[in-house]
Amino acid sequence: MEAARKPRNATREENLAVILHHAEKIFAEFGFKGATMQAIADAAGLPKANLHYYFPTKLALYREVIERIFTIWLEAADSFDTSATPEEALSRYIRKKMEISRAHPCGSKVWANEVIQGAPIIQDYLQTTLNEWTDTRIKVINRWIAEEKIDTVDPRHLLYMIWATTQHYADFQHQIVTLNSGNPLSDSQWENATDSVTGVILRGIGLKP
Amino acid sequence: MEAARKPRNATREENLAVILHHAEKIFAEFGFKGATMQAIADAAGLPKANLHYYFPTKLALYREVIERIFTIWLEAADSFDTSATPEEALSRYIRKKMEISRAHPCGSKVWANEVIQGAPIIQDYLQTTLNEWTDTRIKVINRWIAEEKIDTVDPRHLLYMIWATTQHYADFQHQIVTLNSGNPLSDSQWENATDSVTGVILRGIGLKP
DNA sequence: GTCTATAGAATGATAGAC
DNA sequence: GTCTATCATTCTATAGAC
Repeated sequence: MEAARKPRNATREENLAVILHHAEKIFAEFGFKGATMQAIADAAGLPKANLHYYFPTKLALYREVIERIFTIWLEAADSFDTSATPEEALSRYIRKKMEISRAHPCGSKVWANEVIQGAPIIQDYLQTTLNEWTDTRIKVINRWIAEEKIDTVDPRHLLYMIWATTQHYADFQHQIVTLNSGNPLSDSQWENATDSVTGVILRGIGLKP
Repeated sequence: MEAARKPRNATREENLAVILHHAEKIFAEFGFKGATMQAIADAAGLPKANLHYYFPTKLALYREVIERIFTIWLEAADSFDTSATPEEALSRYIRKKMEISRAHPCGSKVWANEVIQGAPIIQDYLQTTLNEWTDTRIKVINRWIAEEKIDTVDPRHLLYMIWATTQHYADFQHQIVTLNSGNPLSDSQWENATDSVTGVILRGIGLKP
């Protein structure tokens, strides 16, 4: 499990990147309490003390990991373009969320762990940024319904469905791989997954007739 | 956080039930590594040593918790009646899964944690029982498609969507409550959630025209 | 900046009185 | 069956040599 030590003259930026990358993996697998600084240090190929040189406490390191995940989340949030057609806005958003699940499964798992644990760290984000973002999208979806562009649907639960289905491919990656004969999804299987999810949801609200 | 001690003459069954109940809560919140025997003992209102009297190790206690969750999962699996119409089979299965998310959120969270961690304990279930169950349902869904009872859809991803959306209401309970102004979903809100999920998925595969 | 060594607290598990 | 006391280990975090 222990990786080779990094060269000693790595720059600060390189060390930070390596630590944060492996911290995300360990936090994803064991949650905040279950993860240990030793495990992160071993994965990063550094002495444990070096972690404390860059991050004073385990909590500070965890906060930094969460911060970076939130940035990715914001990027996906932006892809829900409120000025586009329903079909464009939703299919782009779903695709973007699926791409994130594939590219950053550990980030998604850390987020899932954090929410399962009652969101002790990200509670502020949920109450402010996420809540406001959700409200704006609910209004847009309700406008689409009023304009008869999509069928009547509870916008909130539509959003939950999109979050749940797309994040499932990251969070339950192990189950999906197991049910795929132990093989990670191939490019075409990811494409198929994205199309399947997009298809059912769009047809489910009256689009793509 | 510490609960009052139980009466000393509690029967073996009562003690087992109390321990397993609180163990599920703690394992749900912190995962296997993050949960501590002390935290479970405090929640159950027992000295830590009593836990080791009933369960030799933390792993043995965890296995028992997982075993009970699997029983509930089997119960839901049975509700997918392969001899019913697509509309009946799927809407009943979704409703059952939503009821389980409401009645056993901690069990669902333990399962989620376990899968996120790579399913070290339940790997056997995934490869045998779950895999076989999935295969039978995929065949039924493909038959429905061949008989033109539902639109063409990848059965595997349809199942993943159902699992993801229904379990989301348990696993991401905290996020959903936060976005509901901090209030747990009421009876009518659960009903609405179930109807919304069922509606989008069934319409998404060409049912309920 | 890097690393060894270690302090001080918490953890899983057990011994043994009751 | 119940509970206190405790052991061995592991954890976060720091001190201090290089």
